[in-house]
Amino acid sequence: MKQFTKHNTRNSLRRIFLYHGLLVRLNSMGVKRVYSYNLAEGARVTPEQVRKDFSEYGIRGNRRGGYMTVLLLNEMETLFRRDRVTNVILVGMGNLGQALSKYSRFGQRGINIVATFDIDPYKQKTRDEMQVYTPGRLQEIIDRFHVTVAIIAVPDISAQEVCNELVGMGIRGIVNFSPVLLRVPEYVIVNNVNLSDEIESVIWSVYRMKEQQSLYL
Amino acid sequence: MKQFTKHNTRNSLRRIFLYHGLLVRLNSMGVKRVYSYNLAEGARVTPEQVRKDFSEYGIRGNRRGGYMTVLLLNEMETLFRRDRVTNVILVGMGNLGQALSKYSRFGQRGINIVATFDIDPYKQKTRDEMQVYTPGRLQEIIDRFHVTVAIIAVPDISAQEVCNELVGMGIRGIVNFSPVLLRVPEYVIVNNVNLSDEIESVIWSVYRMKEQQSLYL
DNA sequence: TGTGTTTTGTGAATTGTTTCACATTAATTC
DNA sequence: GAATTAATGTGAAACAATTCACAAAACACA
Repeated sequence: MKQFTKHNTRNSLRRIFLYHGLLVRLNSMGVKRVYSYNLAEGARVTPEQVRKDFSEYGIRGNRRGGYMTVLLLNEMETLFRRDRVTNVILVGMGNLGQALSKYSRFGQRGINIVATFDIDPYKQKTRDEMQVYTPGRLQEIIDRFHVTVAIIAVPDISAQEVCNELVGMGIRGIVNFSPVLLRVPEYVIVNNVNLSDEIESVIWSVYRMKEQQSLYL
Repeated sequence: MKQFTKHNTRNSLRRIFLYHGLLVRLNSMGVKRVYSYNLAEGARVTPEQVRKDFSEYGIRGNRRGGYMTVLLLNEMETLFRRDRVTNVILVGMGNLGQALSKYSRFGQRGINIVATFDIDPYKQKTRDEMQVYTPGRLQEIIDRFHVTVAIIAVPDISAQEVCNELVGMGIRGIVNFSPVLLRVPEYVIVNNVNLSDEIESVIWSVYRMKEQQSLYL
């Protein structure tokens, strides 16, 4: 089995997902061979970057011949286990949680939200398509569906508490939509997504760019 | 006016938002003075990193005295214009768009979604709290509310088209929730948020960690 | 007022990431 | 089948971000 380097994993993984998306589109358009510069163009990076990224994940092409689209796609799908569906649970059925529970793109990516949880019995009742469980049934569902990854979309105040529970029940990976940084054991992986930050950083960059430009008027 | 360096802007800005959040909490807990190591602890970085970040944005403390919580908070809020509310529009009222339009945290951060748009008249009718407009009224709203930042939450297929329209109407910053990389003029800032990627990267990291661990059994 | 202590601010060193440069290989052409 | 061309793969170089190390400043206390 290939040993991966520790370095650069985050950025290159992001880009690899991007390349995969491009590849799917190119393949569906009937493109048989792709070259590093095709993917580079689509992903807005340099061709060297594409090849370095592939190299990091042990993906190899043919000198002069580029990459066979289908083979490359297969290789990536095996690498990222797109053949398998991964069961995920979602805790917190507020606005965001509800939207995520219905988000159709997850299915295409092998992400299957098997159950959702909320302490509020009202939310447990009224949500249409998907069953919303009480937190009391977390352990049962986690065990039954071999769940190792959870999405946390609860209010800040309860995020750490929910996190602790989940980790105690065997969860090893968390996507955290609350703005608090969770404390977890070192064997648990956390990915923080802060929607306010994402928007505010654009707002601020725009303001800043305007200021810069007004200097030259 | 301070000239900012081009480098390191993205990461440090993320961290600065984090520090701000911590600061708000510390302040509300009555903490009068904070030191770089307090913020470092909360943000899971080194104290040097905190000071370097502050230094990059021209924020200065007192040697030995740390930072006065209130003053630091004020300084950051002025810097990031938290005194002002920024009007933002949201295009695409599918599941995610609807969730974003109701997301209460934006208000606390000076992000005001003034209007939402969708081509689907059904969505225009049924959405309760917020008026959903036809794209035909984009220009009018953008002008009326001096909007420069937009959130795109439309299906992939129409993302680029919507983007082009928005840019033509004066939008200078875009938060893009679709998985396509948008082509924009160099004066437009785009921030891509791909929820599937965020979840899949955790799934994959968990798989990988498990494999690593099983090597030592 | 002086001495010791604590914390900031920042050049220098280190570490990490991307780009460059080019040897290597495979396809194509003559 | 030799020569030419066009791609990959990857060390080396350049660039960027983080951490180290320590001087400078400010407070505490005698």
